[in-house]
Amino acid sequence: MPPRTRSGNRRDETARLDVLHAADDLLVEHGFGGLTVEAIAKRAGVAKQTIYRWWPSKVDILLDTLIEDTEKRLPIPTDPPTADTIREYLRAYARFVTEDPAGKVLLTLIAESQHNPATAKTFHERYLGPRREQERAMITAATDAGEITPKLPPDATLDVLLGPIVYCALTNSPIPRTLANTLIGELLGPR
Amino acid sequence: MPPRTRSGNRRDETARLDVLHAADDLLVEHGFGGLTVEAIAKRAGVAKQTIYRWWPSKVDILLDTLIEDTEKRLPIPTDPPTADTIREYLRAYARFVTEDPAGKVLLTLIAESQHNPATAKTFHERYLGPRREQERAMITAATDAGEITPKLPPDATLDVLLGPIVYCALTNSPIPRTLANTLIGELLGPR
Amino acid sequence: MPPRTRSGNRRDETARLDVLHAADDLLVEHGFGGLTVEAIAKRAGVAKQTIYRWWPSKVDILLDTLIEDTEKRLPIPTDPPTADTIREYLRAYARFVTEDPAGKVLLTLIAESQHNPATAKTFHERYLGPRREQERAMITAATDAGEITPKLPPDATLDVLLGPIVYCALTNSPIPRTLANTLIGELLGPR
Amino acid sequence: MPPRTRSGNRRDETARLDVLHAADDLLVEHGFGGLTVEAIAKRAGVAKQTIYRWWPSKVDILLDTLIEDTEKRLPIPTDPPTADTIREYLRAYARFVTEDPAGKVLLTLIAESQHNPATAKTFHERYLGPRREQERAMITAATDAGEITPKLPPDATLDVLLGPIVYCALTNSPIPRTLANTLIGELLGPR
DNA sequence: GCGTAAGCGAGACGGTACGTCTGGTCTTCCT
DNA sequence: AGGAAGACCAGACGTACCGTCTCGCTTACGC
Repeated sequence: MPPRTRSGNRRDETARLDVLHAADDLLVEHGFGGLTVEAIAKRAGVAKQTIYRWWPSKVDILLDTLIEDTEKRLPIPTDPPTADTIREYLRAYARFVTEDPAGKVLLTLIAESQHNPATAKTFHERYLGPRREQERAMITAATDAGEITPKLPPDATLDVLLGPIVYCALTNSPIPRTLANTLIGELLGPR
Repeated sequence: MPPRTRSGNRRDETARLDVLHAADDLLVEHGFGGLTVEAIAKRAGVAKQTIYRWWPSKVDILLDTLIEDTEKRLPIPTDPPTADTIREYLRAYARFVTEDPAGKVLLTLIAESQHNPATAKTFHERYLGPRREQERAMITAATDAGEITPKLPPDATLDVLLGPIVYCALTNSPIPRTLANTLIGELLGPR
Repeated sequence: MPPRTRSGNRRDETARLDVLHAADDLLVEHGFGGLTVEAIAKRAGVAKQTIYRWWPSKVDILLDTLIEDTEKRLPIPTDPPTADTIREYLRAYARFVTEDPAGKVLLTLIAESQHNPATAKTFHERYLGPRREQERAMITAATDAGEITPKLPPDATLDVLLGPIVYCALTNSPIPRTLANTLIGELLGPR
Repeated sequence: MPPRTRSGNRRDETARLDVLHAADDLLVEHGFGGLTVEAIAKRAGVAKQTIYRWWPSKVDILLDTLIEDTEKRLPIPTDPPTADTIREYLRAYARFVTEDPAGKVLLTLIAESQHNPATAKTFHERYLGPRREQERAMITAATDAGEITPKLPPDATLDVLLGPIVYCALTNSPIPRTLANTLIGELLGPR
């Protein structure tokens, strides 16, 4: 790797990206156990101090990558929402969580939140909360437009739609193929 | 604590229980971060070697406590299963996972499974698998008896019923009160 | 290096010696700058924690080696002291300080004492003080026996005899060959 | 401190002096450990970069102050040298080394020379060497004038006269009051 | 009834990673 | 040129646990 150009007294964007990518790569390649600050620093070609200067802990690094990657690879549909766009979102969600490296980051952060209340808090504030807000908007918009008639309030609806997907991903079981269809049919259905 | 009576060349059951309880207590009091073998040994008044002699790692300790506690506090209903017994099971499951210390152990092991494939494997083989078997039996028995007519195959049904509960517990959100009722009504319902 | 035999729950004498020798070697080979706890640990094949368990700091390691090595390689003469035995001691002192690795340790500790009052204190209490006591005994014994008639009180005599040797060693100048003879002749002389 | 007048594109003499004094003060107040380039810069009201621009390292700063201060406060006697002027020089030397802040700098540089060969080299070339030259001239002039008849060659004489003083200062022992007199009497004496 | 075998508390050991700190270099901006 | 500020790499610091090992003891079993 060529020595990166020094940025003087401004934050070095290259270093920031190198760290995010190194964290991502290490997580995928060596699991959370291999994700040490020491290893990230070495892989990114960065001093440990540079990491600690900008991130309180390694989960904050993961959070940053997750936020950026989710926006890119699992966008909330922008079309006027219908049962169909929601179905498509669920399918994308399932793919994200099982196949995308960023999905692995999501599962890791859910996991780490169980071990560490501070992680749980930040994870909520910076990821789960904002994300849920957008998803809720999607549900209520579809409801208001008469596209769907959910059997449960919006948040409960989302828990029921996403919960099984996440649960399957966490327990490493395949996500049943008919799951999205059935849930949408029975829980958002006309009657 | 009085020095426990030495058991000679037989495994010391008291030591075993002390370790399990120490692990449980430490998890509740100081979280997974405070759950170190060193701390368990000190709290249980046991040598580290005694722990390593009987458990490959600290998650195996948790697994042992979880198995014993789940059998005691979240038994599979033995009555001939109906929509009602299943509903009651879901409610008990929700309470277990949000209020019982053993529920915290369950969430912790789900979490740790994300970080460690070996943990994931053992967790499946010794807990999730056997448990799922019994739950599946419950579902198929109810189906065969004509008590319920699930919209999905048995495993998918269980994922849909339990997934949202676990997901809410993991993300620390309240479990919607109408959730069990609605899911049972719409997904196991007569039509 | 073959793995050293573990000593169980007793302090491992081999490890202790390995640390002392590693420190000595590193000082000679790479100077005080290369003498880090990290390097000592690596060279001795010992964990850092083992070093911190037994020595408050790296200068205490040096102090231990110095004490043991001085006793071995620069013993206080045991014969009834005369002008001749004192002369021989001075010569041995000069060799020790210029040629022996342990002499380098001595110079290093004198140096480090300038930088660090705590070092100065320990160095005095554990090395300079006891050593001076024995040397003073040597001088007074010789005086009492009528073998020498010093022009100065015992401690001043020792400062005058040893000071130039140490000073030359510190400033890296050769120790004048006639120095010991002349000093003994003029300052301990008969008249 | 009033902002110093900027000197444009010439080296700022005020800044230079501020650095020297700051280094001196810090050494006396906080010891060598507290003498960091960072601290010097802050105390002198100077940018770190300015220091690194002009001095390779902090010992070079000390060397500069030592040279200037020694010339001022421990001048080589200019009168035709006699036993008396030499005695007076020794007394001044003893005071310098035990009481003068610059004496502390001298001891510090002797110490640092043990840790760092590069320091030792510069220290010799810029301080010890030139100084010794002048002192040697003093001795030989006195000898040639018949004022003294040293028992040892000039350099050895100086080692014997100054060595004990430096040694006492380094080991923090009092310098015996009769030392200078006795040494001069016995070693530079008429017989 | 005594030797053997195993379990036990204790704690030292070689390691890994932690999060903190300092040192010296570099860059930008302003005076 | 020089001040101020601060990011950066490098790597040592002392700490916490890891999992392994040996010690010295105690008990239970079987010859």
